[in-house]
Amino acid sequence: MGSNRKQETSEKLMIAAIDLMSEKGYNGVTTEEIARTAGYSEKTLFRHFQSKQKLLEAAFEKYHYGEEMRNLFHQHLQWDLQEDLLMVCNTYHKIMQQNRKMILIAMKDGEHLPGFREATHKHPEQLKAFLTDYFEKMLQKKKIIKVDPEKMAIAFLYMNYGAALGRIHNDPSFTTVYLEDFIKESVFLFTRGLTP
Amino acid sequence: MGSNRKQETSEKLMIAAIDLMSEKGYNGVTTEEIARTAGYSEKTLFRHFQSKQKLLEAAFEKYHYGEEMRNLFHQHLQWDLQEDLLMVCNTYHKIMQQNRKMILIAMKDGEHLPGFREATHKHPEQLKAFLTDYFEKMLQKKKIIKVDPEKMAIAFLYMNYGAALGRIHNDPSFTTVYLEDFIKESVFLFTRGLTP
DNA sequence: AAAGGGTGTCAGTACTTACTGACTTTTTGG
DNA sequence: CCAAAAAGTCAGTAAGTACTGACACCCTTT
Repeated sequence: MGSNRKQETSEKLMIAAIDLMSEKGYNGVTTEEIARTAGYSEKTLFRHFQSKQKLLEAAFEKYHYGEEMRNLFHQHLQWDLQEDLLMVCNTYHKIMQQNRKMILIAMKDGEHLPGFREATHKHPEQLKAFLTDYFEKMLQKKKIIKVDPEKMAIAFLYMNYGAALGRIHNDPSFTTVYLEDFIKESVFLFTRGLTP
Repeated sequence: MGSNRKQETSEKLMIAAIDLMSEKGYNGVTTEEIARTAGYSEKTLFRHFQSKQKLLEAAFEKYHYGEEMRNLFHQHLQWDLQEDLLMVCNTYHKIMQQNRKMILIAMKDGEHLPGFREATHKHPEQLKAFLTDYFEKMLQKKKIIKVDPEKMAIAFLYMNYGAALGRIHNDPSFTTVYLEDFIKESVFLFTRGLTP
């Protein structure tokens, strides 16, 4: 398999690009530095990807896990507030953790990743719609008190979004408090706040 | 006052630097571009600040509002959960909004702003300690149920942190839902979830 | 009118960096 | 062992960019 080796090189280059760009940003890193980090010469980088921009785009295509967000929607809802919220939390944080370097790049250099700017808006929007719908149905089932479902969805998601970003940025809060404990406590709070 | 004009020029240059760097990052903008945006020649920029780096540092010193976080600690607590949480939210979001461009720069180019990296960890840590302390005292007063005060503080702050970042990034959620409404609803939820 | 502070212009330096071409060397599979 | 594929070397280009120096031009104040 001649193409096996070629692919391996490409992957190493893309991973080096992601690592370095997530730290220093697109403009903060040179093609030379990326290639050396991956263990190759700069020339090889340009032979595989024609430009720095295309390298990033290829890396994004290969190493972003946008689709997995959809899995969440297909998970089985138990219509038990605590259980369902826990499931949403766990799935969400797993995806955020997988994508953390990409998220950093997108925050630093959104302009260079048109696809990502879109994704960072689209996916949370879908998630918000999903949760809003869930709260509405729970309201119909009289399993939660009368609240604005959309605002509750936003509050819940932002809490997890904030926590995920904190973890990505190595917030010292997560050195003493573990994510799982945090999730349990916060879901408990939401459950108690919403249960009739 | 000859120095009045000088100061005015410096301010315009610093503001242009903040505007552009918050969009494109430190390395994404040139000194020429900054000067032109401010309405001056590149030479003037270097006459006022000796280097690009020093320009950013001066801008940071002048236009960051770190001290205001301390005001929060001196505000009068009413020992009424809902009222106090509302006060914390409002103060927090006000500060985050004032600092939004600085926050964007810090996220994109933390390496160029050693002072900010520190601030983005120190201030939230103080805030967390403040809120944890508050919850502990409310617990002693038997005004809230038995929960882990630290985790509650983290949950509350992350919710607001996430919301503040969403607003900074023009999250479409805030085109339909206003911040104030969101704050009210989320504080209501926390209050109901914590009140005995 | 004179002086001085602030700014513009312009040419130029020194350095970096994305990217190329020609050629050689190494690695791999048949 | 041979041929092709992949990687390295090296020299170089073109463009960008932070930053400087010399000089001229306002504008304000006295």
